[in-house]
Amino acid sequence: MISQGASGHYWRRGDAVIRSLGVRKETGVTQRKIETTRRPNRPSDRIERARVDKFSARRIELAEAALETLAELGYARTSLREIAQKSEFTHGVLHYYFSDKVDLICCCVRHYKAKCVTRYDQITSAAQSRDELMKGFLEKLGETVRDEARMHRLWYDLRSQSLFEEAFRDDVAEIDKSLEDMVWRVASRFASLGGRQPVVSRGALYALFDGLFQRCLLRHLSGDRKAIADLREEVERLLPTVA
Amino acid sequence: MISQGASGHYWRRGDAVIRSLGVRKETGVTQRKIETTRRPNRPSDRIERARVDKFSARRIELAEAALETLAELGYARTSLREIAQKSEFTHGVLHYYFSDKVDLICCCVRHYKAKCVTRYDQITSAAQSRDELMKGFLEKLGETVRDEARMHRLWYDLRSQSLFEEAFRDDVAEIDKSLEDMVWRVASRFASLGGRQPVVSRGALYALFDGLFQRCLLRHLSGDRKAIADLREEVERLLPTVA
DNA sequence: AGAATATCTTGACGATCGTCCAAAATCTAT
DNA sequence: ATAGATTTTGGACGATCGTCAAGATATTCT
Repeated sequence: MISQGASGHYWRRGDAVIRSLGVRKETGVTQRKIETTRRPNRPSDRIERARVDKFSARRIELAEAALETLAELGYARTSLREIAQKSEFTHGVLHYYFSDKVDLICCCVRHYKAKCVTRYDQITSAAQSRDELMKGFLEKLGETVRDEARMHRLWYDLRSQSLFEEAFRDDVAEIDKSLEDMVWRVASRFASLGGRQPVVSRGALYALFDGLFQRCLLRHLSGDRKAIADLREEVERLLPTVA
Repeated sequence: MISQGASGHYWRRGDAVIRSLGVRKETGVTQRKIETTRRPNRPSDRIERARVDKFSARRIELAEAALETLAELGYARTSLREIAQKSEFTHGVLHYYFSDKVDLICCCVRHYKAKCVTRYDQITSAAQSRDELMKGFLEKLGETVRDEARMHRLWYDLRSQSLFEEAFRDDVAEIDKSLEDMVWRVASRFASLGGRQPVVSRGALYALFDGLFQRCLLRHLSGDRKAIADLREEVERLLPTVA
């Protein structure tokens, strides 16, 4: 058990919390108060787990509200009070579930990942021909820019933040890797449907598509109506030359 | 003449200031007090110009201090007082030369551009063979990541900010265009030295190299010793296939 | 030199930030 | 129902933010 600072309470790390620890040092890891006298052992295990689940479920709920706020305002202008206002709780509760702001945002980043990474997998596996895959990919690409621009600008924002804030780097790198894998799956599938293999590396492939996507996003948010069409055109020309 | 708010003074837009106006609406454009009774005309022109020059020279001086701070802390954590501390002035002077924080940072972004854009031109024009150009390009690329990582992470930070802050978009888009042109010049030169032409569009070429650079930067800042070597290797493999 | 202007310092302002805590409210187990 | 644990509230704290303006200082012009 860990006694924390001025407070005389005892603390424990929940399962979900340990996962959220990441690279951070001794600075406040989210912890929960428990009774100082521990129950012997077994029968409390189930109830114990339920409590942890409930705890991390609320963490995720709050993280979603935070994501909403972050996507709207960007990292630089997002405050804890603003986040709480988007949730159904008050600002104080955030420090009950998160040790500090960095902990919260790390949780956001991690949660965000799950929503992103499998985005194109359905299309990839369903397609039976290069044309079909191309069509589905282009369609989904445009749809993503059109409907989820706010969330994606947040991703680029957070990735940039990781260039300054060490605490974000591991999570960001992991997401980056996942996205790279996703792009690679699409390209590999596209290649194999033509009996080929991609002609560039995973890294280069991801760099290319990520760069194009990022540019399209900026143009789209700036009100450029042709941004999406140009992206589709570019990808349609490019994909067959690399896979 | 424009009378501003509660203050009874009159204001005028200096030359350098008009340039800095950009896209912003009626929100404070940097302006200078002048005597309310205007001098007739000619002989004061030279002195007038000198004053404007001195004014914008100081703006640039302060913008450089701001860039230093931004590169160190990132946009989200950079305050005006911190910027002033990096300069030889106190924080109040910033509102003498800039109408507000956004105005200052826009000025920074614009000033930053000039330092970036011609970076590879010397190498490009000097090289007499593909090998020579490749060698120089790779060398400069690695040198940039190694020596100017802080400034470049700022660029990615500010570009991300422009996804949220409309005021930055025009300047960011302009810089992006300049960088695209720069990459294109390198690739075109490389191609022509082999009697060819680039086989991909400007946009795709920039997306590719920008994506690779960004990734390398993140890895490098995370302490990955192989980041630069991997970038060089990737570029060395890629450039001949696209130009 | 003295007056006028330009530049800079200094301290204050209200707002808002992240954090913390005591108490209220809610839930759980007996 | 009651006690104890958990969860939530809401206000307070010190710090720091961008902005502003009055006055001190430096510069320029006559």
